Amino acid sequence: MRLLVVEDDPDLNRQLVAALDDAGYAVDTALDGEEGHFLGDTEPYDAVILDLGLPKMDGISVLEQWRRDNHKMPVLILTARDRWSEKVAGMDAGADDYVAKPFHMEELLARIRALVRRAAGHATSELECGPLRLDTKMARVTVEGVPVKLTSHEFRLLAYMMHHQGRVVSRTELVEHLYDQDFDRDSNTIEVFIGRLRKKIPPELIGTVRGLGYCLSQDGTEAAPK
Amino acid sequence: MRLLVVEDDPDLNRQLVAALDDAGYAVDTALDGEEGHFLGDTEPYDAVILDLGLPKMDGISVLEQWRRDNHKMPVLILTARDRWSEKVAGMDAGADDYVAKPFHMEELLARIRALVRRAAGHATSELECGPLRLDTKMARVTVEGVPVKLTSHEFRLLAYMMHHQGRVVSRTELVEHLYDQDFDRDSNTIEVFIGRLRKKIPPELIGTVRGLGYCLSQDGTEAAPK
DNA sequence: GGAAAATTGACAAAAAGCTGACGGTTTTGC
DNA sequence: GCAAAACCGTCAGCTTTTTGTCAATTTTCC
Repeated sequence: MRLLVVEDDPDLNRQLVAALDDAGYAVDTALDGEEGHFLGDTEPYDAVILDLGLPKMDGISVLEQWRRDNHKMPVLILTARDRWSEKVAGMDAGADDYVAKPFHMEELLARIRALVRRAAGHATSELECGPLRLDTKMARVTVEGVPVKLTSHEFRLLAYMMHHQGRVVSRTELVEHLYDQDFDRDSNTIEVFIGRLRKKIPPELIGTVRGLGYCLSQDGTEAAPK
Repeated sequence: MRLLVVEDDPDLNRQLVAALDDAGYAVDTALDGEEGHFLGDTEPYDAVILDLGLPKMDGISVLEQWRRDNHKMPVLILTARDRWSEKVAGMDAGADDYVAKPFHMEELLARIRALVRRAAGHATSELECGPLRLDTKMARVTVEGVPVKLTSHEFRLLAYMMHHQGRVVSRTELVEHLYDQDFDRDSNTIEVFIGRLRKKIPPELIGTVRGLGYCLSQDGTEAAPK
């Protein structure tokens, strides 16, 4: 799970990142509205924690902008306890939940869990592609009914490809979804993992589209025009 | 098994918590409707005991809200003996069972057991997995008919795994279900208990799914490579 | 044929899991 | 009421598995 924290107070920011990190999330962070907006606009997060009072661009605008651009990730806003109207404005702008400052970290974590869980609830848990079946919920993959053993990265990679089967998925896109921000962008890790995957499932399912990326599809049918 | 008790009468609340605790459940508790609703919304409980007359937000509303948010945990409501209509409203709102006050603690415990069992999709109080049998009611475990002595934590851990056999159960999930809210999330207690369990029952029953958790299944068939 | 892109096997570092031991508590037995 | 036994959570060291990098090799496209 990958989260974004947009909070200008350095202390609080650090605290949040530390706590979420401990809780096992991959966390990116921004210190002002512009940067926050940019990240939320470009990176795929599973949830965002957004302070409302921010330099450069206030939280409400950031959120409105995201929603206008059709980003649907769950957003939890942080407001001062006495700013009732802000809270309302935030919810109107498309926030999914709010927490008033100051708050207990425990409560925030619980709400994040709920948010992520609720959002995940929409996704169906079984993906299929030819002889391949993948159950996201049970973390299980079978080929022709026989279970295949994958490591957790392999699993995540395959899950992502199955979510987007039939279209070409770029290496960059994969890196962005599998790792957090600062990951050595030019390494061949993805190639290596694709290779490992092809050893475990029928290799012809994963087509290579030279110069662009990979494409998962039933038959080796290279879906790829260009 | 982790339960939530929402009851505003402090005495009764305490009594309930004590009894359930003795019975081996991990119990969280709330004294009003709002708090109760929040906890039920955010934490994963195996069952909830919900009084209907509550301050801040009445029980029926709490329950309706949960069901609207698609929470499916079994809920047992407590009603006054003479409030027939409340009881009906409660069942309509999505309760799974009810107990009229005043009640015998024994009865409540039995109903909770039934509820938890039913929710897990098992008809009897006996769970089975290969040579393993576990009687939730008698708190007894046997392997090939010979009784095995487990400590209470070991028993609860095994019971949970048996309720969910065949699928991967994460360490987090185990912690959340076996302990109550404030428990050090990153400790290796679960690993230690798994280890202790494996010394008392055939070790191959409990498979490790690296990066994800553990999986209980009949044959060593790792059901699930991730 | 040659350059760029992709694949592969090997390897070392890091992560995840396992285990024995220990101290602090609680429970049990007498 | 006391001593012994059982239990629980933590820790540190160790083992196993996974992951990322690198370099060598193969494929693809002009």
